[in-house]
Amino acid sequence: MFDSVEIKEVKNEIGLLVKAIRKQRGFSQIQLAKALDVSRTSIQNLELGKNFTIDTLLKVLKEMDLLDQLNSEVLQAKAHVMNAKSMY
Amino acid sequence: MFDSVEIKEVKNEIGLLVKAIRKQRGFSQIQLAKALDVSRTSIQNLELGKNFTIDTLLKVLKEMDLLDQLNSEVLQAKAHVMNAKSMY
DNA sequence: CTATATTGAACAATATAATGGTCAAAATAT
DNA sequence: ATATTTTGACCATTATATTGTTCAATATAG
Repeated sequence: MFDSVEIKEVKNEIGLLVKAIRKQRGFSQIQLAKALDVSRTSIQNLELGKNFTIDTLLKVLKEMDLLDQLNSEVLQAKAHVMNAKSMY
Repeated sequence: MFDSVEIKEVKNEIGLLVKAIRKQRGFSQIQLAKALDVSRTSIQNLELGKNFTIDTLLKVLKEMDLLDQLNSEVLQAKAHVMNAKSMY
């Protein structure tokens, strides 16, 4: 019923998003990697939808000014859960 | 200017969200771990704000019916980027 | 209350992400 | 057109996430 999308597809989309923002800001993979103090390989793995750690992703999101937004959505989801009556 | 929140704090909040949903659904860490075919240690690391992989997180979000929502927001963010004129 | 289940913590072993490097293809610049 | 930059791919090494386990503390159930 829920979650028809596959994990692999979500990772691909995250990678495409990061790549799109990086391109728009005129950064190369190497420039972004240096700015975040991670390797180019890590950026590449993220952009190509391989597995990666939450630290790598959050460093990228922070650089792209998306970290606050993500945090807000997490807080909102949490509040929503706290509010809802359990259906289980 | 942007992104005043710290990476560590976001990881903590993600962990608290996962824990809140798991509790609400009446799952123990072991039950959730078995359902996702990961170890309880991985669930524990995620809930306690340690580092973890995107695979572990997405497995959890899928189980909690949040994967489609995340995917939609990624797509929306991507569309937003594609649309916007570059400021760089 | 006592018994049971759950959780946080720590550990060694294994699997794998991160790093730093090279190279050819593709994209971009000149 | 050629020169330059960037990227995807691959590789060996290192760092670390994952696994499986035990144990004490805490929470929950009886």
